[in-house]
Parts: sequence; C-alpha cells; structure tokens
Amino acid sequence: MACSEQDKLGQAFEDAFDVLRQHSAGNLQYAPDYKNYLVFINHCAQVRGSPSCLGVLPAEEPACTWKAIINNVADYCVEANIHPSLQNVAENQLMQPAALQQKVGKGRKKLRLFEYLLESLCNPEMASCIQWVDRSKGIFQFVSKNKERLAELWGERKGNRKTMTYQKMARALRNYGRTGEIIKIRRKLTYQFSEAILQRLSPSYFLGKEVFYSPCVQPEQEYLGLNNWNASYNHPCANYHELSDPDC
DNA sequence: CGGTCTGGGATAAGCC
DNA sequence: GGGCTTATCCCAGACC
Repeated sequence: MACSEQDKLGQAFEDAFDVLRQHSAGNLQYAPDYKNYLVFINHCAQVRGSPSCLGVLPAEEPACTWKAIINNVADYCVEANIHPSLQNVAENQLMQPAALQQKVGKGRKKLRLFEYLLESLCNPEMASCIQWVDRSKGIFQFVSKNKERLAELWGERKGNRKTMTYQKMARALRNYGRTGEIIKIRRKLTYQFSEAILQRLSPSYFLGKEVFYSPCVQPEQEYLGLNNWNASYNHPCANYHELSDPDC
C-alpha cells in the first residue's frame, strides 16, 4: 500500500474517531494512531474485502462513506469491548442492535470476572459500586454500600439463575490470587491487579500519542499522558479483551 | 455481640 | 470421559 494511500486511510480513521469522540461527548478512550488504524483497517470489511476500496478510500465512494467508516470504527470498538457508551453511540447513531448482540454474544471468549471489573471501573455509572484507589498500581476498591449491586450485575451478566453476592464474587477474586492476576490488599474491600496484568495491559503500540480520552475523568483529574498509562483505566478498557491471549 | 469481611476447602460448570 | 480452568457454594474465623 502506498504511503499516500495509507495517509488517506489514516486520515479517514482519525476523522472517524473525531466524529465518534464528538458523539460520545469525550468518552472515547482511544487515541488514534497509525498502528491502531492498521488494526482498524484490518478489521474493516469494506476496505479489506472490496477491491474498489482496497488501498484507497475516496470520499465519494459509497462503500467507504463516513457512515461506513464510523460504523466500522464503532464495530471495531465493540469487538474490542470498549466502554458501553461507545456501543450506545454506535447503536443510536448507526449500528443495528442485533449486530451488536451478535458480536457480543457469538464467537467470543467467555467474559471473566476481572474483565467485568475492568469494564465496571471504566464505566462512570458503576462508580458508586467500584472505584480506583491507585490506578498507577492497579488498586481498586468496592464501595461497601453498593458492592452487592455490582455482584448482582455480574451474576446477571453471566446469566446466573441464582443471585450473585459480593461474598461469592470475592471468593472468585481470591482465586485470582493463585494465578496472580488479582491480589488482595490488606485493606477493606480492596484488591490489586498484578503487575503482570498491568504490563500486559500496557499499550506499547500507542507510543507517540500523549493524549487520549477518559470516560470517567474526575473533576480534579486531567487527561493522562503516556507516563501514566499504566495508571490509567483507559487501556484496560481498550485492551482487556486481549488479556487471555498472551500473544497479544 | 452482631454484622461485615476474609480465607479456604469442596464442588459444579464449561471447555478442550 | 478425563483433565484443566474458572466460578460458585458454604463454612469458619477475624475484625470492627
């Protein structure tokens, strides 16, 4: 693929993300860069599959309209299991819910508890249930008042018949202690993602971008730079689907 | 003393 | 069907 063609696609990718950012009110937590765009391009069926689009992305090409691009960015984001707000954006704006359901439900590895916790940590709506204590160390804490609610939602997500409780959920968390994925902190309701997990979450391929977007930035918080990348709950959101695959 | 939290053995469930 | 991984159930003890 020629450089100019890459540039076109890269620009299309970045612009599409800009649109998504606007629609998600700054909740998009992806910094577009070239490698990301390559992943996107690889994912993009139109670009990958259509000879007319292969390598070139003319704005007037119907199969490669902004709508198609944004759809595919959203599609990619959903497959990457990015923040639910993105799904809402895509659903509201462009995507068919049925397609979303299919992507979430079919051909995917079973959701694991720590993945769900990461997802919750990235979800502002769950801030009343679970919060970061020290993102740089991967330490998080359940909110005593609403921890049962989080457990219930976990149970619902798993499709359990019986109600999930915090006690049972915490037991599963302690099992992660054996594998080292999550360890218990000697502090009430507090756990920590292991360094190995944090490193596996580290988006080395994002090198070169300083700013990205946080879904639940607190008033006193600012956007995070790369130095704080491991401190961020953004990259777990964007990448946790890859955790179970050491090759990723 | 009671409620909450933590720890761990046993076992079920799902996947390969 | 067996082995492995992960999740769940249940009980006991520590702590506040």
